[in-house]
Amino acid sequence: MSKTTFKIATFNVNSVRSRMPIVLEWLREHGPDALCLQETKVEDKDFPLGEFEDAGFHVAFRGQKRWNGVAIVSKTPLEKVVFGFEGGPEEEGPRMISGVLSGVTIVNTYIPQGRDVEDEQFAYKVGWFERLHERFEARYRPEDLLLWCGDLNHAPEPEDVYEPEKKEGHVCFHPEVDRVYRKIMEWGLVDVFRKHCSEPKQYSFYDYRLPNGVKRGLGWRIDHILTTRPLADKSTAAYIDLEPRLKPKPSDHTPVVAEFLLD
DNA sequence: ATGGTAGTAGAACTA
Repeated sequence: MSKTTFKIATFNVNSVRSRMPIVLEWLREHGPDALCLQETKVEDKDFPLGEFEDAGFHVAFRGQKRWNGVAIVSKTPLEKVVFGFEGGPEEEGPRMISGVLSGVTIVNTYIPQGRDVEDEQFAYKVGWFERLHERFEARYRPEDLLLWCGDLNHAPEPEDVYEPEKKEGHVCFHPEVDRVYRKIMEWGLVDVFRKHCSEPKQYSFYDYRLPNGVKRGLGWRIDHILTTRPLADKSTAAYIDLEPRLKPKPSDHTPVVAEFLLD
């Protein structure tokens, strides 16, 4: 039986409408099976669906004004689409979309940044990771072909942050978050990017406020592609594509990509 | 040094 390639990427676009030139060019050049977006920052009625369809893609999306918003762009329609947590607070913003493509369950998340350790948003962030762990325990099995990706707003290792000794305790490099992150990983996930690339200073986010951040290496690896072991065994490549971050009018994040050979 | 920029807004918040 012949195998098929499956290419997927995660990209926090920081407003999908502002990023359409970069996103459409990236889709044309890479032709992924799926592109998971975060921070689309647009209500569903204003989502630029037609431009994606003209480029030959389907999109499942949910958003709101100003903040949050997630989408999965795909060559074939996303199956079994679910948004958010069941029974989550009514006022909770759209931060998660899941579905199935080519037999692979995809969970795309935009995890709360946390603002400040003293802010209630930080407890909300830790609780968000906890709820995600409960969801994995309840709905999925480590034996499934499952991929969790998105802006996790968490750097797992010192080599995933510039000047880690100074950033220790930052909401995106914090032991309390790391504890829950590891609990989810121990459920049965592999960092597919790290399976293929052990180099330090591989960053997916560069703050707008630090001039020439890419050139100076002032970034964070907080966008991730994590998969169950059976899917990780099928991965053939993973990398961070810095090109979109270096273009005019970039997002502050850049795509993380993984490729698989499926049965 | 606790700043800096960008997005959505149409002032101030979020990241």
